[in-house]
Amino acid sequence: MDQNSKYKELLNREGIKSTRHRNSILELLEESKLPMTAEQLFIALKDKTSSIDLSTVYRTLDTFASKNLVIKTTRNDDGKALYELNHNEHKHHLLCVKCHKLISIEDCPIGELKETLKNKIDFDITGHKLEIYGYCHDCKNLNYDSKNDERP
Amino acid sequence: MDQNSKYKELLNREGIKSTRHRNSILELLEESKLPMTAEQLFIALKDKTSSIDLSTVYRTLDTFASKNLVIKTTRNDDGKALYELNHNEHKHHLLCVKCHKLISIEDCPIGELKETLKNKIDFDITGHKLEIYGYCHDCKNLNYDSKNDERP
DNA sequence: GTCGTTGCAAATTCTTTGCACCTGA
DNA sequence: TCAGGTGCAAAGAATTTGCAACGAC
Repeated sequence: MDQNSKYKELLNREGIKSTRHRNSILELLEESKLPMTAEQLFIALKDKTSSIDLSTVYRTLDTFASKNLVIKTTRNDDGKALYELNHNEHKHHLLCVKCHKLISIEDCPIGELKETLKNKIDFDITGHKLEIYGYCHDCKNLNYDSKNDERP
Repeated sequence: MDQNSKYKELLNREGIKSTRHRNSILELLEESKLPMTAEQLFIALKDKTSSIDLSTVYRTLDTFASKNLVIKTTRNDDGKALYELNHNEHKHHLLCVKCHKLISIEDCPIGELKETLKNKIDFDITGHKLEIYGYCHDCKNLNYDSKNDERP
């Protein structure tokens, strides 16, 4: 019960029990820093000591999402849901379409738009999601061989 | 074969036949202006004269997406794919978290960010996806009873 | 001991596919 | 005519659910 204490307080604060699986899932998500699918988590967990059922992974992620501990998203097309830890900092990512590197940025261009929309069409922004695709420093200078690049 | 001619040229240009269903689907997507699920299209088409199979809707949309006539996306959580006509204009949407209305906007705040990122971290933006959540005109003045609202 | 959590299996939902028949060019 | 499009039924993939056993407090 070494690691358990690490997330126990967090979980209790949300009114849910601290369990082996819940702790492991939080730990994995924290390590990964990037959004993961339920299946990725499932596989990573099977490799560890624990043996876990896929439905438990889904249930746990659902619970976490409802408590806002994780954020559920879906990237284009593939149809699989992604889950990432909800650090409450506001952040956007750049995704390199060539090497698939993910880069965090501080910039957020929504601020001005917020005012514009409020005045123009009376819409109150409460949140947003922005993903940016392109070529990172390392890849932009390689030949642009876009044949196998993912389409944003 | 009144309407057929309307999209025939477009379809032929992409090397695919103009058929009753294909024309209807293009027409519906054009009318709707907003992304639709395969099922929404299916229901709308059944109500019309035609009788169509859901698998045909999916196949048609797939074909269109591969020709870049439509764009396939997935909104948060619900897990259903959305399809919208690919006018090559750039557009974003506002999603009201209360009534789930979807509003198109012309504004796009990425322009300036593009330069900033290029200079700051040498990243070449090629595309992006932006979704904005909030309260629309009709809902913002109702009580903010956020209990049952979908969380962005 | 109690109530929430989990495993297991089965159900559901969304989407894809195989194949025979139909249709547009 | 004939390759390509469509309906139907069945398969597949991702996710959810019912229920009995288990585990945290």
